[in-house]
Amino acid sequence: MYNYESLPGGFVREDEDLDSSALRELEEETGVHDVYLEQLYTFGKPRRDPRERVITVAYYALIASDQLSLCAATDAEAVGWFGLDEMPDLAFDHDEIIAMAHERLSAKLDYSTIAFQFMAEAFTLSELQAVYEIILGEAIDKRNFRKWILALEQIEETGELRREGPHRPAMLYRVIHPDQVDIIK
Amino acid sequence: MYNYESLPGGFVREDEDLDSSALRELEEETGVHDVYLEQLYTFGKPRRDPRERVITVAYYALIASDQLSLCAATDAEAVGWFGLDEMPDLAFDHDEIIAMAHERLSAKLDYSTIAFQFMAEAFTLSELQAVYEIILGEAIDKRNFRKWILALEQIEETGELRREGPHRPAMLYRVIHPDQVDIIK
DNA sequence: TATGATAGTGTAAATATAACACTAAGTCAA
DNA sequence: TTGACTTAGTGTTATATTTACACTATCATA
Repeated sequence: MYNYESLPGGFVREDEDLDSSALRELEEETGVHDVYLEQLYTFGKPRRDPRERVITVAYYALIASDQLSLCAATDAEAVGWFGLDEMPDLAFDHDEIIAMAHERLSAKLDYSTIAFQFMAEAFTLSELQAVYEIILGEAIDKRNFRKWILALEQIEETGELRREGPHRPAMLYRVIHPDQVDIIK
Repeated sequence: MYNYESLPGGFVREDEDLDSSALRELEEETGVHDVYLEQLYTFGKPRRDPRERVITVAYYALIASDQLSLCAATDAEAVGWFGLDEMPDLAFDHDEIIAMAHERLSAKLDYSTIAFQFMAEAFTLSELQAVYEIILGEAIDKRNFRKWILALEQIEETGELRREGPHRPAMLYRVIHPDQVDIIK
């Protein structure tokens, strides 16, 4: 009867924090772990799930681009990654949750270092710029982007190069404080 | 046994939206209505209330400065207004909720027109500046503030003056779109 | 060795922000 | 009536930030 895809989720246990619960459900249903997790919003309209009253404390997680493997849990449907522009129909108000997460993330790009959560341990400035461009949905001037991101003094050269493809190799960078998301400016 | 002050709040009803519930509890316990309401964060640590598991979807409300009268509900303790610097000891993690609301509000002053929610229908620029200074906890240059706030084109002169006290009367302003909070810049 | 692909770099103009001090209009008291 | 006090109101200049913009470098491959 309800034939839509859902976001990963489940019920909070009696003796469990909300953050832990989100991490647990995510890992149980997708195998994904080692993520940046942030509470997004709590959705509680009375009939958002027509079967019963459900109040959802929604979280979003960001994961480094080299950690994308998924494994469906035994009791879960197939899992998969979907681009924002290729989302299947979602159950309940899950599309609203996605929209809000996207909005939150776009806003945070401007005033925090949250984008680094998507990066592998070493990355090129072009890759980092692509993260910004994809999330913001607009092109960014390459020189201005580099000037800006380097001025933050949050990333540094690794000294290595990535040689890949028929073109000039790119310098690799690393995040100086990989485990924190800072407010900038 | 628990002798601390609490924030207004209560349980969500079976057929009630979270926003409506927050508004209802606020009015029931304080008589306050006609507020700007925004969901803040959901607090769910297992023993934050030592009596039983309570997950709190916290909201904050802003109210115009000429609407500050309070009436205690029959079943509620005495209610009162408290400055941030004169807060009594609060129950559970309610101090954390206050701190987060203050933080959120400070941040929003910079990129939204949320401050107008505190203003009466007509107000002076000095009053508006005081709102910013109190919330941000720092002095603002008067000329720069006026230049900035007027450039937003979100307020306009009413044409009236407020004559009050032994000094030059102040021009009165009104908010052009009083029922919306805009993102600026 | 020419082609095609991505990496990498600097400068100048425009805009935004920050610093800063005096005059205006009222009340009140001497 | 005038001098003292109080808050309202106003512009300019320096600094910092943001934007616009085009060419060279290095590699693989044909």
